[in-house]
Amino acid sequence: MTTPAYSGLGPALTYVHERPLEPGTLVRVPLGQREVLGLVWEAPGLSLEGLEPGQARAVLQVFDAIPPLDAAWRGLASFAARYYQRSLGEVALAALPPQLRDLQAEQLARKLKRLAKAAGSSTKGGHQPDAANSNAGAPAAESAADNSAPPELSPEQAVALQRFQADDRPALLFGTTGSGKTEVYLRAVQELLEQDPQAQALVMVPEINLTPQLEARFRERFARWGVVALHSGLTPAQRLDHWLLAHQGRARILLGTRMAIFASLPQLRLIVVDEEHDPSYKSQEGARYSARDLAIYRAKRESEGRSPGHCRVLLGSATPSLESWRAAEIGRYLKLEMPQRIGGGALPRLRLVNMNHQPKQCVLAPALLESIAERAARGEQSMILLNRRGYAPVLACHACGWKSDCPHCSAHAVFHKIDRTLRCHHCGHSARVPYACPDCGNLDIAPVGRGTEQLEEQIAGLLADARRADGGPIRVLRLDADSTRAKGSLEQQLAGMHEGEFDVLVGTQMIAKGHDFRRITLVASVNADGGLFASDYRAPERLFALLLQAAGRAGRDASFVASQGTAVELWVQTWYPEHPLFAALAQHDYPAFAAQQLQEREEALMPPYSFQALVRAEARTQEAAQALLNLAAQAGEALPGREHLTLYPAVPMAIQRVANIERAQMLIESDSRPALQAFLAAWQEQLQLARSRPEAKGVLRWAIDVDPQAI
DNA sequence: AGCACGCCGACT
DNA sequence: GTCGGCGTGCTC
Repeated sequence: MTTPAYSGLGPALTYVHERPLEPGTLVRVPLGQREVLGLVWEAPGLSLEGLEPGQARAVLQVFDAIPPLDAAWRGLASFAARYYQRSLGEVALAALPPQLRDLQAEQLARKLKRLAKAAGSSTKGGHQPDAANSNAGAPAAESAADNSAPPELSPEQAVALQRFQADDRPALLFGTTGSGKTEVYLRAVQELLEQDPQAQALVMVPEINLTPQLEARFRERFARWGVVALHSGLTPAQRLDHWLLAHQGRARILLGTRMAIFASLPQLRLIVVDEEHDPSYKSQEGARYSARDLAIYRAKRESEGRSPGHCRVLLGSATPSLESWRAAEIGRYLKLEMPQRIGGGALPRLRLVNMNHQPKQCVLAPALLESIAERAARGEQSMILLNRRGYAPVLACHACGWKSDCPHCSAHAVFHKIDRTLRCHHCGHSARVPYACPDCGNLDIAPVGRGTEQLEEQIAGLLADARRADGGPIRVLRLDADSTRAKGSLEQQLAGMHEGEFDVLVGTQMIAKGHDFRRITLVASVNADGGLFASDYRAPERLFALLLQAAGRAGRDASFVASQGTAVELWVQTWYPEHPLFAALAQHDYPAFAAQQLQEREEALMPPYSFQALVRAEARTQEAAQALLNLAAQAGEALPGREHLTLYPAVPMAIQRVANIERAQMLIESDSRPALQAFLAAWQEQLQLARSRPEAKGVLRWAIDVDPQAI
């Protein structure tokens, strides 16, 4: 009656126990030589058929100090397993906090007692479960402190909230950057929790970096309701505590990243997905689930057998995914619009820099550089986006054509000047920069292309004579995965930026999201052209979102902008200024961009007008990886749903070899989701069988990615 | 996933 | 002669 804590094995295993156990109960069971965590799945008293008498082993421990996982949660896990083609055991047990796996029943009981005591010892009447925080070493602000009065809603916000509450469909809140989407989330949560004293709300953000500020904002207003976070940055003990508080219904607000979609929330009535278009909601390993799509499913499932809008979903974005946008256009979702910025701030004006007309080899156009310097002189800040870490993406020898390739991957090793290393961003391999070309001995090996390190250095050089408002030299801050490796250093550097210590911020994607810098009046993107012509058909969509999101960092404080009398601007350097994407961007016209993209997708029968799955194989040789996929495809000719599918031939992945493993992929397309699902479910066996064919010798693993977000 | 069983190369 | 490589297969 139990599915144990492990993947690979599809159906549940059968164990015996002296009394019936409710489905959803956590147990410890023997498996082979080990003891593992299991979850009671089926109603007791079922199938011992097919098993020799005495073959079923006994349940060792029952975790009866906590309630069983409810039917809606189990429904979510089993749907996710089916839809994303993974075993139930893997999905269900990966969704539980890892520490639960190596806990004895009585250790858990002790932990629960401690949590209960921590809650009881805070303010009277407080179901304030902040034991979680004392755990992290930073005791929470006393729970009495729900004082700050919420700001008055703008008319747009009020209408959006009211329409949301009057409907029962999933809602897409299409709100410009700075239009105050977060305040709508806060108010939706507040009114729900006030009206239903049991209700719980789940609020998801795409990145872990964004949780601290969100948490601060919710805790400031709603500490009394128990606010906890769930993401991979927590210690195992914190993760378990927070999970338990949510599972017991004592934390009524759960904030988190995509993994939070699997949290146990017995009274869940609202799921907010902020920046719903963000690719981070799609998991890239294990079960490749989309937390946004599961949010839609979960809300529907939680509402079943209750009122239709019992559990609601609120998706928010300034640049929705085309999937969600279309759903809203055809009325499957409720579309809520907030086109105005709070405080009446203007959206940045687009300044396209035609690189064909700039001096040769120039990093930043002279006009852009000048604008940055002028702003610094007035005490304003600028932000420059370059999506490449390191000093230069590759080193090259001009005499013989040698390039700094990674020895283990089919990719260049990136030059990091700071520690004079060549580092592969795919496998982590790192080597010292050679003095001379390893092939021909030429001493003149030079960096090709630019990364954030070099941009930081060059800007400092180019602005050496410029002065900031206080007369001192211009200060440049670089933020990327390298400069923020140390824990807490991101927060610290962001604080410096907020306080105006720096004039120019240079960084990768990570600076484009979320942060509210009130003095930034200029945002520039230096190397965006990749997104215009990439082979991945979603690249323009991602580029548009990135540029608009980055633009949204500028001019957030309308009164600051007004007092400065500045033009808030988004500068984009491009070799293709006539590209239609920029016309829509200049107007901040997402609907026009989306309409154009959707039309292209419809004509080419691409998602959301068709459904895709991608099968990836890894092997010692490229031939074996492709053979596995192609052989399995041949073997799948007669499977159910096949007639509705197109299976493309296996091809090497864009980066064919990583850490000496060859990778190939096969795209499967269909106009019918059920047909695709039925085929994939049946096809798994063919893949398994193909593995033992001699042509597929050396295959290491394969994985199915349903609804891939990049191909 | 673990963890066993099982069959081929370099060490005490 | 044994230790140990990872290929294959099973777990109620």
